[in-house]
Amino acid sequence: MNSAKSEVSITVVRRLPKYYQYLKDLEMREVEKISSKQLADLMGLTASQIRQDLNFFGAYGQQGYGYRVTELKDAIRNILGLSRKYKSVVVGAGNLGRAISNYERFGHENIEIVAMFDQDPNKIGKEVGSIPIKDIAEFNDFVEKEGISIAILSVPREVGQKLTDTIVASGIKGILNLVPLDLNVPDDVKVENVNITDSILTVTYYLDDMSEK
Amino acid sequence: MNSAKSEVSITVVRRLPKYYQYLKDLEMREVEKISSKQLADLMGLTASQIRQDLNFFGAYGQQGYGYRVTELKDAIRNILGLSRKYKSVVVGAGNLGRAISNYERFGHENIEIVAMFDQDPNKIGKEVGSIPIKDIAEFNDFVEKEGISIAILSVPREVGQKLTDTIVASGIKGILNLVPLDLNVPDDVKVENVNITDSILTVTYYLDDMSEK
DNA sequence: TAGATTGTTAATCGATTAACAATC
DNA sequence: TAGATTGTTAATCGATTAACAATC
Repeated sequence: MNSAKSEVSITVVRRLPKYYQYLKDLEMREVEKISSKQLADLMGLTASQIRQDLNFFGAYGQQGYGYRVTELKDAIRNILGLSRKYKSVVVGAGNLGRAISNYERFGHENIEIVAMFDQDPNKIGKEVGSIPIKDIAEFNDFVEKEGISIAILSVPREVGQKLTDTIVASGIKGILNLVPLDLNVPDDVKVENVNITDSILTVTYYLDDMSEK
Repeated sequence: MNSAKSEVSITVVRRLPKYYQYLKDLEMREVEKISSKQLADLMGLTASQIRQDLNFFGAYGQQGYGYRVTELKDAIRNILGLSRKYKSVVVGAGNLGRAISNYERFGHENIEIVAMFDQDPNKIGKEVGSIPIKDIAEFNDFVEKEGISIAILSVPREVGQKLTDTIVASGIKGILNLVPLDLNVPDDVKVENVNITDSILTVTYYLDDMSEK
């Protein structure tokens, strides 16, 4: 775990949460060891690929034996940065923002949503679950005071870039973007896009293809 | 547009909705022509890549001129299968399912959400916007009668596979999966995963990396 | 020890980029 | 026509798969 991490390709990084999830499931089912072959079959990958992926970060297995599930899970947990806490806020208290707020911690004890922000006076002051909806005008102060490190963006497309600028100005370096829009941010800000609109079009693409055969 | 479509790599297919979105935006701004270079700069790709991508499907440009925005947009619209209608249902009327239902058509006039399904008697019979929540027990009949082609899955992780089996049994061939779980489906069913939980972990990965430098 | 499986290097495959002739 | 830009082939780069020596 050093800054060489940034040299690991995004392709590999995107597989890490999957490994983590499968290993958590295995641990819950009290599986103690697993070979790269077994894990590959489970996940739909190849054993080679798994061994290559893991070796970007270090050697976590034991020759002739395989991988200890809990040990490997904990290692990947650390690689994913989950050994420290992340306070996050949801920007945009619409339907999707409120749904995400109910996710609560995304199943990860170290990720916490502490507030939502909106500009609608009818929403400001209310709560979703136990998460308060605050005035976007107070965004900067709140981020600084609370040490927020992640913003989850769920506003209408039309104001997506504007609110992104607000988020960037606050010093936040990580954005989970749920708006179907590519955001402009400086190089030191990481944006991860979740584009439901794009995703449904890959479904229609394949459905249409099938109907033509 | 023939069954050779299925030979186009998933990497290219995933870029098609992006092209479509950018071309729609350009058309709205009344831009009439665009070169692969201009579009590449706009989208953060290379001109070569765009020309390669498009040539999987045909030659839509004009040498020495570029691409006519509306013409290319319409071509990609057809490639994405958006020239026919898709009726879809949301399975799971929780917060996320209700948020998606409010998306309405995903901005595409040919995609329609016609119903939601749940097993909670407190939800069945109610409406979200103008979309009725129906009893999951009626799923099969409804799908057949209404000619549903897409299911949007947003149920708790624990029952994700069970409901997937219900969906597959109904004959639906396209699933947009919002559950953080890999689904088992037959080869002829297309699943597109939107995994918000995995996505936030790629954010923590990069944030943690930055804090170590 | 023998068998199993990793860690790692080498080979292959696929995707991106570069180059340029065709042509509008 | 001359300039521009595509369509397409060839070169490069990166990711996946195969192979196998190391070793538990």
